[in-house]
Amino acid sequence: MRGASERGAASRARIVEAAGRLFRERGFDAVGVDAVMHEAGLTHGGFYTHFPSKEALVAEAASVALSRSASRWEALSRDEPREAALARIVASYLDPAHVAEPARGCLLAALGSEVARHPAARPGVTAALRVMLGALARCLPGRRERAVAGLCTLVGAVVLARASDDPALSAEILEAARVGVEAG
Amino acid sequence: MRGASERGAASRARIVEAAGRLFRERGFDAVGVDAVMHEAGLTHGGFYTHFPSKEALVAEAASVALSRSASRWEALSRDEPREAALARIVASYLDPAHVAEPARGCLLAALGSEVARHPAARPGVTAALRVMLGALARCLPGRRERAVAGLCTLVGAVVLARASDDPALSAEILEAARVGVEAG
DNA sequence: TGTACATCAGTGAACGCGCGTTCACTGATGTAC
DNA sequence: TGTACATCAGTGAACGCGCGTTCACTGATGTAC
Repeated sequence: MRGASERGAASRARIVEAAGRLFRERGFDAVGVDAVMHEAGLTHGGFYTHFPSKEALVAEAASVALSRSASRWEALSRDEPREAALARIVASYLDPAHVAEPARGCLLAALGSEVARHPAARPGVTAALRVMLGALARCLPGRRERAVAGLCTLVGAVVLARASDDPALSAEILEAARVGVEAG
Repeated sequence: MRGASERGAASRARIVEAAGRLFRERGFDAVGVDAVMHEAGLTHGGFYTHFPSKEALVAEAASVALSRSASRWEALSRDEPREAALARIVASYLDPAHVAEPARGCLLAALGSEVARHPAARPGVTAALRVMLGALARCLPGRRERAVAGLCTLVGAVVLARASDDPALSAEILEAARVGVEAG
């Protein structure tokens, strides 16, 4: 029976990955179970073999997607000198490539305001958020308050840079945020 | 014929107000034309007398809702001494009451990440965003960069405070953001 | 080694429902004479 | 002043569609003997 369950686990992982990408790209509500399953190479009917509801997928996909970012930050904050780690985190977050590609970027920037409206997603997101704050705080020892404000600045900057339809304003926002976080 | 058009204009305004509230509370996609019209005291069929599509309403409601915030900031930045104006703006934005009531609060915090996915809404939101940045910059003369980073911090803080399901973490985020913006 | 059976991920048709949009109609208001 | 007509915001039934979810079934894989 192990063959089947291994295949099942692999499918489940593909569904969660596909959902993470599509949700960040189009929003939780604009992506149907059908689209997620198709992106995962399956048909929609099989969805309920893996999840009790779409809401359960929203919760898991959000948690997994954000944990991915959190792990990256944690690795950086451990493996590199503090200032270099902070600069790397900030530069990659405020990179125009990140702004342009929400599907592969931070879930807080892509779906931050939607998380509050999906109760099932909040515990997992909160847990990953704590890890990200911990990683940032490790780069700014003794200044956790700065780290917390810094994350707010990063998330807000990408949200606003994406909302603006003027590339010059978006660039100004990203640059101001970079200076603000690094000076802090 | 003026009676009819005046009544029409009043209805239209009520529709835009209702949409602004409902969208901020539940998200653009989760609120139907039906719900907006009912909230405005009308039936759904009449919607297309006022707007060519739901997307047009999304654009106008977003623009109007955010302009409301922008005007308030602008008035504060003009009528009060700089430091007091900044403190008032920051305190009201980071107020737990604002976090608890997205329907009456800043659209950037409530729908920031969704605006990027609604092209029609971006010009109006960008225009109001500029006004808000201008008001903040007036409170921080010669430090526009700080003002821009400050708005990022404010928006990010409310987004994260709403996403977190731990009240203590939400409170920490708001406090850190307050110190970060005012120290800046 | 070969055959019969059990398991279970995945299929695809079907369900009820609410969405955005359309449209023939109503009824209150203003205009013409 | 009174009557017939024109205007147009608003009504409510109807449309096609895609959603989340269910379910009888399939078919590949592993187990029992």
